Amino acid sequence: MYALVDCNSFFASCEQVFRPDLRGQPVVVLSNNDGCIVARSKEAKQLGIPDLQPYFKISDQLRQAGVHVFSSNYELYGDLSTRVMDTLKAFSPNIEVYSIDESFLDMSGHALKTLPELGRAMRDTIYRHVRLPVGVGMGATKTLAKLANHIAKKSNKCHYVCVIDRLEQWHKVFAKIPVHHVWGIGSRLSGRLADQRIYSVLDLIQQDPERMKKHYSVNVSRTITELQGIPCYGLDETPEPKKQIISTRSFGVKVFNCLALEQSVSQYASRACEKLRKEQQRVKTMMVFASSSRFDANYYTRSVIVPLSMPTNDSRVICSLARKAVRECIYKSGVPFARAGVGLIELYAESPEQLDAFTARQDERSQELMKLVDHINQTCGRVFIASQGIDPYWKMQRNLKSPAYTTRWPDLPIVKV
DNA sequence: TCTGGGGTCCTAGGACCC
DNA sequence: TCTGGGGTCCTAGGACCC
Repeated sequence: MYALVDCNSFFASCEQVFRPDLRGQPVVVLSNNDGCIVARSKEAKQLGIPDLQPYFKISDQLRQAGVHVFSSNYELYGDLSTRVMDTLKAFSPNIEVYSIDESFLDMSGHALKTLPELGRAMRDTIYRHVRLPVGVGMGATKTLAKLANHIAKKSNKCHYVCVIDRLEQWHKVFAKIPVHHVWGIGSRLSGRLADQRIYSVLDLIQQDPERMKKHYSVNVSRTITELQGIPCYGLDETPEPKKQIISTRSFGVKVFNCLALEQSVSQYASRACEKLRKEQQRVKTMMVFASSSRFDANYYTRSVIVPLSMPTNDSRVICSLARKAVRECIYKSGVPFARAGVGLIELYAESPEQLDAFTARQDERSQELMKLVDHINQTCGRVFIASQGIDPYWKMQRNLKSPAYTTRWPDLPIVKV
């Protein structure tokens, strides 16, 4: 059996952890640059506030309804996520952290009838340790555990814990769940499935995987097999190294100036390099891109592939090539740039180092320097490349951000007795 | 005025090989 | 009148996830 444990309205719940006055209140969290609504507390959902709605379109409505609005605060969410996952590790040695707010656990070894109780214990312990509410779903496959989690949150009878054991007993429930709630079935597929009169989970579970493989894809056939209780996916406990690293942001204001655009890609390149070194990888091919707003009538977008002469993770090399790409291939006078980014798209592990007779290697001094820079930035200060600029005017808006309660000394909450 | 930021995998088709 | 067959690698585009 697998368990899928998932935090309820994760970002919104995080905002309530150090603001108990907001529990039971409508709370929403915005995406970067205060763009769209990406999380809503239960009370906000009940007010009918839609997900992924642009904030500017409904900010008046939110104010009138007394909704508490927050910019995204990833320092806080990341730290609380780690605490939730650490708590979960006590319940199973085999755990796959699947996203910032959910994990799969291997529950084999526990008697079937003890599972509901175990689920409730997970939920209670996490709330006691971190003050975050979770839902727990269990099933014989990951897809069934996901489905059980969905039922756990929707059904009043479940109280946020649901175990799918004997499949036949669930057919009545499955008949009522639209097929797009199944993990792996998105909007396109559910549209195509509807053409074949497959609307509910029950409709899907009754299909023949082999036949569906021909009509759709191997993934759809695997999803059906998993729904039928036969596992196709195992637990990924040790995450594979990343295949690409992308860093991109929208600007707080439109950028018309080439130097500012260069500063921005310099910053994104630098951030991407930090991630790259943390992953102990090097990059051989990079992509640099920038564009005006997607909603512009004259949408302008450019991207350039930049091959590097040798695999490297030296921020100085990457930043300078990224800026050159902006200057020579991307910037165009008069274009109101709304976003830019850097993608590191062909990565190699630092070790074992793969060399050929004609490729130079990153020298020792460069590696030492990067190590030192990372160390300083992790412990006591901030070293950066001058071309990133200082406090740039185009940086993203986050006007409604809460304090980094758990990760910055000045933001530490004070308890008055 | 204002519309997020990451990722992965699969498939089809073309180029090329023997 | 009349197509060989089997394979790999790469890329673009599509679909999915959170």
